[in-house]
Amino acid sequence: MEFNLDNIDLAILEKMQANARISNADLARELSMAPSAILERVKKLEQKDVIRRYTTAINPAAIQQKLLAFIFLRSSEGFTCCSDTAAQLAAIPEVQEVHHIAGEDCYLVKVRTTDASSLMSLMRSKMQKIPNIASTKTTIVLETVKEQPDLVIPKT
Amino acid sequence: MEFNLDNIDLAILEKMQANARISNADLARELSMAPSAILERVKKLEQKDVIRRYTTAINPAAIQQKLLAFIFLRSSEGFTCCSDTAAQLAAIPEVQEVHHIAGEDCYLVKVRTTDASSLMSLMRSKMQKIPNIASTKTTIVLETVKEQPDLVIPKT
DNA sequence: TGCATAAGCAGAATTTTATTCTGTCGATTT
DNA sequence: AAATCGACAGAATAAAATTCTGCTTATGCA
Repeated sequence: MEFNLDNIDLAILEKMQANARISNADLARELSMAPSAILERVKKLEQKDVIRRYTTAINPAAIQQKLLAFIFLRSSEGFTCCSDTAAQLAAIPEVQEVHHIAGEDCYLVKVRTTDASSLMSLMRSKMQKIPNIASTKTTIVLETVKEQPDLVIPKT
Repeated sequence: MEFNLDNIDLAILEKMQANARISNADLARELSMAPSAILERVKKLEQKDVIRRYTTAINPAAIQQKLLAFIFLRSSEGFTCCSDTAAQLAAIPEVQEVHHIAGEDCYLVKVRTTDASSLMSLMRSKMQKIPNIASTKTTIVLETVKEQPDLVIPKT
């Protein structure tokens, strides 16, 4: 289950985090190693689930996703046992993140929609229909100052 | 400034969002087009800032980032004009996102640290030293159910 | 301690890609 | 109608990915 990352692994992660499409050859050059050795490591990192996926950050405005909001949900599931409220939220495409947070059955949900009205209709048509949702509190983002999917790579 | 995306562009975005390291040749095959044509489009998407960056999603636990928290900050900048509070927050490596939200000078900040104590010391050492920060309210994430940097690609 | 095994790497060979260039076709402009 | 532009295919070339072989050094184990 565990997996120890050495400095070379960390350097690879750092460079790939900054640019997932860096060529293996470039990686090898920058780290002064053979491409075959780097490839071996990258594949191992993928296999060990250190690397989860490679993704492309798209400008939300370019695809009409101009509104970003965070929604706090309170679920009223008395004894409904661990309902799948979270799973139902996660199934909504516009929902980007679902976090279970401290506090009585609370979720923090990040949503992107075209505009305010589409958020409203989304909430009415999908979110409110999920059982056990007692209350919601929505926070609209006016401006995003920083948005980095980057993690802090420990530099040993 | 504007840029119209046709169905081919959207298909490209969708596939690259799912896997930023897909080869241009594969893309071309899947869309039944010549690699040169696809390459042209991808470069244009990059240039037009539709594609922002290619990034690698790393398992946070693998690099000792086990704690995720959202912090609400209230800035008390009376007439300090638009201070650079946000910029100072953004400069902290552990801070992943900074959003300016509705409400009197409020920010929503997403932070990842090793554990609770490191979050505490981070707040004491860095965040509290930022001028004009009046109050903070921290929400600890117990479990992340969904975490997709994916945007909903409109399917015309 | 000493042998056996496995991990990590370099280097070369081979298969695929990326990239560039040229020319076609159709739509738009003038 | 001629000129121009955009989008694309196809071919040629440069570069990269991938695989394989062995070498070297840890690591394990008897």
